[in-house]
Formats: sequence, structure tokens, C-alpha cells
Amino acid sequence: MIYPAAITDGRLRSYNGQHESKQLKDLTAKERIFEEATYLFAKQGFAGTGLRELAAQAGVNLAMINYFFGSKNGLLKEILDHFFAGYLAIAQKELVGSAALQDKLERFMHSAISYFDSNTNALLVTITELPHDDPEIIKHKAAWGKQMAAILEREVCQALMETTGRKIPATCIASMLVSLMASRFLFAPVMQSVRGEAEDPVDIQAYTKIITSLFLRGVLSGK
Amino acid sequence: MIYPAAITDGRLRSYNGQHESKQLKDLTAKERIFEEATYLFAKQGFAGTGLRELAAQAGVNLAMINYFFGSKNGLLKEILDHFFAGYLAIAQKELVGSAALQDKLERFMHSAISYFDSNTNALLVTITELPHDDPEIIKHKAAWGKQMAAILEREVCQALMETTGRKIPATCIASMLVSLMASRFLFAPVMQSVRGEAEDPVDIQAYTKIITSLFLRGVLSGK
Amino acid sequence: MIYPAAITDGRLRSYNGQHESKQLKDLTAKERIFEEATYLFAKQGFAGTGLRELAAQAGVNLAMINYFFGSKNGLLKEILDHFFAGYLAIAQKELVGSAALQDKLERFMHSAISYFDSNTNALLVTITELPHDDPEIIKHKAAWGKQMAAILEREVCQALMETTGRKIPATCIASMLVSLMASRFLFAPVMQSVRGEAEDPVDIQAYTKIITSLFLRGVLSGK
Amino acid sequence: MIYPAAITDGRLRSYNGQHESKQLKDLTAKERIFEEATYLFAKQGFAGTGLRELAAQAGVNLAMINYFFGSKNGLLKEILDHFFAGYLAIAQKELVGSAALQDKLERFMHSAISYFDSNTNALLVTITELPHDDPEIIKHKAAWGKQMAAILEREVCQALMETTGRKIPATCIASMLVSLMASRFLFAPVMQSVRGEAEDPVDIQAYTKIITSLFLRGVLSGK
DNA sequence: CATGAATGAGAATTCATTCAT
DNA sequence: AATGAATGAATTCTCATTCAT
Repeated sequence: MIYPAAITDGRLRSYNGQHESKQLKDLTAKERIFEEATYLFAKQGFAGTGLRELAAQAGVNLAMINYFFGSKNGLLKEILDHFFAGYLAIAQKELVGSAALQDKLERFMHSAISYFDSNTNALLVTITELPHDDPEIIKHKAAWGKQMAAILEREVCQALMETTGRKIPATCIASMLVSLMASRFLFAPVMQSVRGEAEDPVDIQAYTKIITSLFLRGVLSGK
Repeated sequence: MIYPAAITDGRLRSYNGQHESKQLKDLTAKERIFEEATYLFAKQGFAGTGLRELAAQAGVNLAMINYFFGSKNGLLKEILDHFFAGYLAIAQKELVGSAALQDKLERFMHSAISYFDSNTNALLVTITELPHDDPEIIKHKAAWGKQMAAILEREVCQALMETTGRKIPATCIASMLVSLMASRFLFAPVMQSVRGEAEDPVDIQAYTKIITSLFLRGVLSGK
Repeated sequence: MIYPAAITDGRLRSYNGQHESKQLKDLTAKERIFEEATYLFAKQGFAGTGLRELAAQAGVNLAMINYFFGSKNGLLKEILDHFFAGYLAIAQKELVGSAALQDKLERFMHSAISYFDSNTNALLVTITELPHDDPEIIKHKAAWGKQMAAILEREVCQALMETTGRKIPATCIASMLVSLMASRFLFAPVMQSVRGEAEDPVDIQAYTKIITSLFLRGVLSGK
Repeated sequence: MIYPAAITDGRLRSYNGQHESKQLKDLTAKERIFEEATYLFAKQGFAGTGLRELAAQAGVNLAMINYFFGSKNGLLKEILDHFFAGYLAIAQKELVGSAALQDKLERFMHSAISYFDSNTNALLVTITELPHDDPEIIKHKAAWGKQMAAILEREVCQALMETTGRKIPATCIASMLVSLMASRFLFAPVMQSVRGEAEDPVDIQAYTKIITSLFLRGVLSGK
């Protein structure tokens, strides 16, 4: 997993979210729609983005969107699924196994934050659409949540109870983790204008350290 | 500050957010619009909610919304301002002063989570609309963020550096705090269906303890 | 009749159209509505002007407009009637009598153009609303047109036939006269930006001479 | 240039403005919208005509208007541009050259009045929207006015000064010419009801002669 | 006289989607 | 695979008018 040196504070119209080197012109029409939709949904919200605008930005005919994705909802579902799949893969890779709890968590958080950094737009779409209850979409979100909770329950919660005596539900852990790791990306647009241009944001490595340390040892611990 | 016994897992069409006993019928037309808008924006998103639907649910004529709030954006601005004002007041009350850092933070987090619990809908609107960059709205958000960051810088960041030697920017602290405290409310709709009906969610007091303890001492600390 | 030295090229928010010295604050609410309506209707058209805007500009409550004038149409009718009455009075004063035809016409045109200059807004409203066929309004216009045609028929057409042998219908004369005299005011907004700021428009006295001379002796005549 | 025998006193729902023989059913949707809009705008004014009514009359779906013309303003701009282009072409054809001034003017006025007669609706839209100052529209009008003034300045004003010693600005000439030639069409709806049904209007040839003679030699000249 | 609230209809525009080509 | 036309419903917002106070 590559940790990009340059920070990407907020949404970027990046067509290389996955560290691919493809240019816009190299992408197929479907890929262009997908990338542009992720960017626009992150910037303006799902309901706030029209398919006309999306088609224009992606440089495709309006009818192509429904042709490729069936419907506007189908497009959202694909974005969410794509993002969840990557996130779950990281959880599986870093959390499952016999390593020490602290090591597991540290590695997971490093990877996850790096994933969020490379897929900020998809992360923002996921989070901002989370509470909205389109019945078609909510099933998807619950399905992914179930898998995540299962891993956490098995690999984290039990170990946590054994070592610290604390019983925290997996759903609670899952929520806290994502919230904490996503905080930078979620608040970036606002915090950027709060800081103004005088101050620089912490870079992504520093951020990762702060967040990880906080989650494991709290804000009051030294170092 | 009252801690409501009953959990409010997610959005409620509650016209007694502030623990007032007003009934729907007692509210003025403007208040009904405001309450219903907060509920609907939380449930379906700002852009996903039409003024027609809002007017119907609030039991007012469609034109009254623009009459009272000028525009749909004006309505959103009033909701955000109202929520931010309450949040900032809590920060001012609990964080400003000469108490010990840990006591300040504990009291603030208790009050803030209780505030989130009583104003879940407004919280959700605020968070889900955060990254969306309507130029008219973004100025409001930045203005409030500035005030919050100023308080944290003065009352928390400096004390933190003195006691722990860690320099964390106020904007970073602000984001982490809100994210963490809001995690339960933001993920509630999804986590509810993840748990199914077998398992009960932790109640709000337990949640407050978990979050506070985590933020101060980390997840690995005992107790 | 006074010929103002300063030209009034186009629409003016003049509350002293009739050379009265009343200030805006001295006018009654009804008068303020009337003046402001004349200005706005001239600038944006009757249908293009909302009563809310009018009320705001006139500094009166929205409901006052209907209270004073019955309806938006009633307001227009009063503006038209007021303007037509003044125009017809001039025709009666200058055209009726035993003077020579050329003298009659010259005096009439001088007076009428001066009247147009002092009531440019009302003139513009009249002309731009002329072809629009609101059935309620069209009767008013026809009634005034009949009176004007009658005077022209009696005092001009017959004399014209006797002196030049030409039979021109009164309706035709009436149209040409008004069109010609109003041309400056009707085209002023456009011609102003055509000229730019380099060139000055002819003043109202020069304009009066040009128009009168043209109507009586044609553009090819010397002097 | 064909002089239609039948007079067209005022606005006609004529789909054969250009003496083409196309029927309504033969026109494309865009053309039907264009024709019907010209008719309705002439009859009720631009602001006084709703797109709903226009769509119904043109027999197209409401959304097609914005689909083809972008906006209601875009539709107006196209109507104005189309009319201005035709008018300017006539000016260029008849006024530019080395013919005698009187011949130029006579030919121009004949052609222009005939053009007005074939495009009465567009003429009325142009004139009644002239003073209204939508910033988007006013630029169009000024642009066309500039071209017209340039031709008149070069081809008419200078010759006029040489032959008669009179210096009349091109903007003034342009305004008077259009006003005079358009008078019949502008006042037609009113004058028709002034005459009643007893009297017949002068036909378009007689009107052309009267107007031309008046402009060149004045109303007092014989013949 | 004057006001603020309220109304129902209508304004222009955009929506997601479909379909024949 | 791709396009332009077309649709009906929905969007936000403004309209002129009324009425109780």
C-alpha cells in the first residue's frame, strides 16, 4: 500500500484514484461517468447532482448513463459497492489473523486512512449518503455493514474484552473507527477555509499518527 | 443537563427536541416548517427533499416556506445556524475557564453528546451537508467553524501541548471531536439494521462513557 | 407650456413629471404607487413588473395597491387614462379653431413633444402596451383613440384635402403623428448605447424642430 | 419584392410570414415554437405570455422550449435576431450604393414596409420590447442598432447634409424611419376598433405611398 | 389606513427516463 | 455504442389577490 506524500485535502477531480496512471482520455465512457459521478456526488451530493450535468462533465451523451448503469440509483450503488469492497478487503487483510490486537489495529488504521486518502470522493459520498434512507440503497449499506461488524466482533471486540475487560459492541467500534478516520476528509472543505491560507494542514502521515495514537491511547497520553 | 433515559437511535420526528412539551398543533406555521424541514432534511437530504413534500408534512401552504424563509437555502441556513449556535454555546460554557483540561473535556463531551441526542436531526443535516459546497452556505459553515477553532486553540490545544508535548491543530481537534461524538447518530440507521432486532444498542449514557473514555485515554486503556 | 432645457433621454424616476416640485416624501401613498408604477412599467413592462416589487419601491404595503386601485389592471388603466387625457387636452387646445393648418400642426407638435418629454414613462407604457390585447384595457384605448381621431378628422384631414388634395384617414394621421413624435423616447434606451458616451444626443428643442419640419415639409426640404 | 394584395391589419397567426407555403403540420417542433412564440409575444407581450400557453398552442411538450432555445430569453433573442437580420439586409441592399438619395430612400422604404407587413408579429415584438431593459437582451438590440446607424451615417446622413445642409444624427434618422414605417402596424389593433367596421383601412400600397411621400416631402406637399 | 399572514394558481426551469434511429 | 428528440412529473419560486386584525 502506497502512502502518497502529497496530501489531498478534500475532494479532487482525480481520475487516478486508485493510483492508476490512466488519463481522462484513456478511460472508457463508462469509467468516465463513474469517476465524474463520484466527484460530483461528493461535491454536491447525490440528489443535488443532475444527470445532465454529469453527462456534460463526463463528455458522454445523457442517455449513456442509464444505458450503462440502469438508473441514477444504480450508479450510486456501484460507487458505494466499489468503495465498501475496498474497505472490507483492507479489514480482512489487516485485522484477520493471530497478530497482537494493537498491531492489527495500527496496521488497519494506516491502510484504511491511506485508502480514504486515495478515495476521498467515494468516502464522502458514502458518508453523506449514509443516513439517507432510500430503501433501495439502505439494503446495500446494511449488507456491507454486517460483514464489517462480523470481522470486528471476531477479531477485535473479543480481544478487547480479554485485555481490557471492556465490552464494546462491534457496531459501536465500527462507527467510531470510520468516523474518526474520516474526520479529516469530511471536514476538509470547511476547515480549509477556517485555517485560511496562512496555516498549512497537517500532512497525511502526521494525521495518521495522530488518529491512530488517539484511538489506541487517547488524547491525554504523552507522545 | 438532562440525560434522556430512552434512546433515540437515529432520526425522530420529534417536535420536542429541546425537551419542551409543545405539541405540533401549538407551533406556529413557521415553527412547524422549521421542525419538519429538519426532520426531512435529515432523513432524505437537503437536495432530496422537495418543498412540496415539506409543505404537505408541515401542513402549510407551499408559498409560506418562501414567505417565511426567503428561499430553500435560507431555510437550511437557519437550521444550520440554530444548531451551530447551540453547539458553540456548549463549548463556551464547558471549555472556557481555568478548570483542569481533563475536566473541561469530560464536561464538554457529556454536554455535547447530550445536545446531539436532543438535536439528532439537526446534527445529521449539518454533517451530511458539510462537504457540499453551495457557495452561499459554505460561508456560514466557515464562520461557525472559525469560532469553534478559536475556543479550542485557546482552551485546549495549548494546555494539551503543555501537558503532553503534542501539538495538534485546533481544526484537527475540532474535526475529531465532532466526528467521534456524532458517530453513533450518523451511523445509527445503518447499524440498526446491522444488529437486527435481536440485539439492543448501547444506551446514551453508556455511549457517552465509551466515547469520552476513548477520546481521553484510548481504546486500549483498562476500565 | 414649459420646455425644459435639460434633455431627459429615456426613462427617469421622476416624481415631478408634471413639473411639480413635490418630493417623494411629500407624495401620498397612492401617488407614490402611481409614480413608481409608471416608472417600473416603462422600464420592465406591465406584465414584467410584480406588485411586490412595486410595493417595495414605493415603500407601501403590498395590500395597499389593490386597496387603492382595485387591481393591477386598474392601476394600468389609471396610468393610461391620465396620459391620454393630457394628450387629448393638448390636441383640443392646439388643433381646434380657425388658425391656419400649418400653425395648428406646429403648435400641436411642440406642445405634444414637450408633453411626451415631461411624461416619458407614461408615454412608454402607453406605446408598449398598445398592441397587447387585454380585453379590459383595449376598450379604454379605443375610446381615447376615437376622440383623437374625431378631432383630427374635423380639424386636420379636411383642411389637408382642401389644400393639398390628399385624402389621408384620421386614424392614419393619428398613428403617424404619435409614432413620429414618440420615436426619440421609444428608441432612447437603445440609441443611447448605440451612440456610446462619445456623442451627445440632440437636445429636445432641436428634436422638436427636426420632427416638426420633417412632418410638414419632409426630410428632403432645405433648412 | 411582392406586395401582398390582402392587408394584414395587425397580428396574424400566419405560418407563412415569408410567403412560404408551409403548413403548420409541416413545420418541425422548433419552428412551430418559433412561429407561435412570435405570434403570442406580439399579442400579449413577452412577459405576458407563459411557456405553458406557448407549448399548448404550438402543440409541443413544455420542456421542448427550453430544450431547443435554452430559456425563454433565448427564444426572444432568436426572434429579435431573426427580425433584425432581415431588416438590416434590406438596408444594405437598398441604401448602399451610388444611387441618388431620394431613390435610395424610396426603394428602402418600400422594401422595409413590405418586410414589416410580412413580419408584423416580429416587428411588434421588437418594438414593444425595445424599451424594456433586460440586460441580456439590451446588448443584442444595441448591436443591431449600431450596424443600422453605421449604414445610415454613411449612406444617408452625409448625402442629406450635402443636399439640404441639415445635420441629423444617424440614430435620430433611424428612430424616425422605423417609427414612421411601423406606425400602421403598431397602432393597427387600436385603430381597427376606432374605425369600427364601417370604414376600410387604407391598403398597404396606399400606406406605403403616404409614408414615403410624407418622409421625403412632408405632409403639406401636394400630391 | 395599514399590516402580516395566507392562498391557489402559475411562473420558468430541470428532472430522470425512454425510445427510435 | 451512441445520439437527439421527446415526455410527464417535479423542481423552486413568484404571482395577484384576499382577509382578519
